[in-house]
Amino acid sequence: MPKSKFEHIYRDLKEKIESEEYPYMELLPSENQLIEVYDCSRNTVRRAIKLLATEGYVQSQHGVGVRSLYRPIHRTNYLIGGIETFKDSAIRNNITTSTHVISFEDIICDQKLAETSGFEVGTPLYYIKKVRCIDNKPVILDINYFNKRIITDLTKEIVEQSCYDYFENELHIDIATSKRLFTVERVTKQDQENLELNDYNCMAVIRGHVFTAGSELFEYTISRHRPDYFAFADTAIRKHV
Amino acid sequence: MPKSKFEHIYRDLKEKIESEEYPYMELLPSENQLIEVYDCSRNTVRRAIKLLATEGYVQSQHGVGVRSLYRPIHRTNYLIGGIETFKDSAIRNNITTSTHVISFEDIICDQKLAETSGFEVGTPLYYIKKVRCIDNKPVILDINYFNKRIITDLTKEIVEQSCYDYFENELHIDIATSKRLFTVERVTKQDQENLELNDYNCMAVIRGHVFTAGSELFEYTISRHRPDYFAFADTAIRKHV
DNA sequence: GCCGATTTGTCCGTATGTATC
DNA sequence: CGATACATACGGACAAATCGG
Repeated sequence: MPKSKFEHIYRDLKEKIESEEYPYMELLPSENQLIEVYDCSRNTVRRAIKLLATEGYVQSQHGVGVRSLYRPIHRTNYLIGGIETFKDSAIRNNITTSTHVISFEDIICDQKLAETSGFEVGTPLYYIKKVRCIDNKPVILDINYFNKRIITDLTKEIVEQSCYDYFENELHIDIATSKRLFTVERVTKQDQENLELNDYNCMAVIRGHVFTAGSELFEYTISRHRPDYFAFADTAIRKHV
Repeated sequence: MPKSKFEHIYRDLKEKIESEEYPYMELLPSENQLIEVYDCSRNTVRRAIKLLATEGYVQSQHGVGVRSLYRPIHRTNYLIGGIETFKDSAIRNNITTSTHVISFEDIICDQKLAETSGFEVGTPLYYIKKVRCIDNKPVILDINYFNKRIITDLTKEIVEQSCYDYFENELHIDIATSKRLFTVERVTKQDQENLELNDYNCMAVIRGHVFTAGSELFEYTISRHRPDYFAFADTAIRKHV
C-alpha cells in the first residue's frame, strides 16, 4: 500500500509503462489528463514523471508531451542497479545464491583505513569477508566494514542470511544515501584463493559508502565481482543549461 | 550566466559545498534561511537541494536539516560520470588526449544490429571506429553508430575534434537522455590490434543509447576502456517506501 | 513526559513563460 | 494566431520528525 499520493501515481505509471500499456516511444496522457485521473495537483504528477525520467522510463518533450523510453531488457547475467541488496537482485534475476563468511572480526579504524573508508580513526568496526556464490560458483568477494556504534550484535549467522534484512527489520536502521565508485582492477591473491576465476586477470570492483537517514557513515564495502557475473545499468539526464 | 533562479541557487550551493564553506557532515542553512538569502519560494530551494541530494552532495534529515556529504576526491586516473564528453572529462582531470579515427563508413541498420542498437531496420547510420589516447597511450576503443536522419554531413575531421561540439553547436541537437550498461568483458582481437593493453585480458565496456530532446534514438556507442583508465562514480538514494 | 519551536515532507492552487502544432 | 503542453516560480496549508525547556 503506497504511503503517499505521489508514490501511488509513480508506481501506477511505472507499472503501466512496464506492461507496455504506454508503449516505447508513445506519449503518456498529458499532465492535465493525469491530474484528473489521479485527482491531484499538477506538482504531484510532475514529481512522479520527473522521477520516472531520472530512471530512464520516460522523457518529457516541451510542448509535446511525455514519451515512454522503456524497452524490456533481456539479459542472462547478474545485474545490479540502485540500492538493491544481493538477495533482491538475485530474486529478481531468478538465480540461486549462497553466502559463505570466511572472516568475521572486530577491529578499530586506524589512520590508513580512515582515509579510504571515511570512518573516523578509533571507530569500532565489524570487519567481514565473505564469498558469494551464484549457481554454486564462488564469483563475488565482499569485504565489509560496519560501524559498531550503529550496528550491534551482528553474528556470522546473520551475515550468512542477509545483513540488510537484519539492519532494516530488526535494528530499524534507515539507509538513505549510497555512493559507489566502479573500477576494474587486477585479480589479487585473495581473489584467487577464494573465488573460481578461470583465467580472468581482472575483477569488477565496487567501493561503496553507505549513510543512514541520520547521516552517519555506517558501511564501507569493497565488492569484487568476476567479470562475467557483473553488469550495471545507469541513466543520465542532460542538465538543462 | 544561469538562466533560472533554480539553477543559480543550485550552482551557488554546490560551489559553497565544494569549497567546504559548508563542510562535510555540517548542516546547511535551513530552508527558511535560504529562502531569504536567495529571495525565492520554498519549492525553489527545495528543488536545488533535491538535485544536490541525487548527486550525493547533501542529505536531508527530517526535522533536523540538510547535511553536506561531500568529501574531496583524490584520484589519479580517468573518471567519468553523468553525461560528460571525453573532452570535458579530460579537461577536468587535466589530461592530454587525442583521437584517431580508424574507420568511417555509411551503413544501413540490419536485423542483428537493430536488436542491440535499438535503431529500426533500414535506418541509415554512420559507423565509426576510433581510438582515444590518454597521455599518448591508446587505451580506449570507441565504436559509434549515429543516426544519419539526425546527424548530417559528419566528417572524419569533425570526429577527430569533438562530435558533441558539432552536434550541439553546429547542428543544434539537444541531447536529453542517455542510458548505459556497464560490463567487464574479455579483450577482443580488435582491442589487441588497436590498443596498448599490457597483459590485461579484460576491458571495461560501456554500451550507451542516447536520445535527443525529441526522443529520437540518435546514438548507439560501445566504448571499451583499458581497466586502469576507467572509473565511474554513482550515487543512489533509497526510495522512501 | 509534555509542549512548543524549528525543520523538513507532502500537497495544493495559481500565475506566467515558452515550445509545438 | 490560438490551443495545447510542459517549465518555472510563488505562496500557503498541514503533517511528521527532532530537539530543548
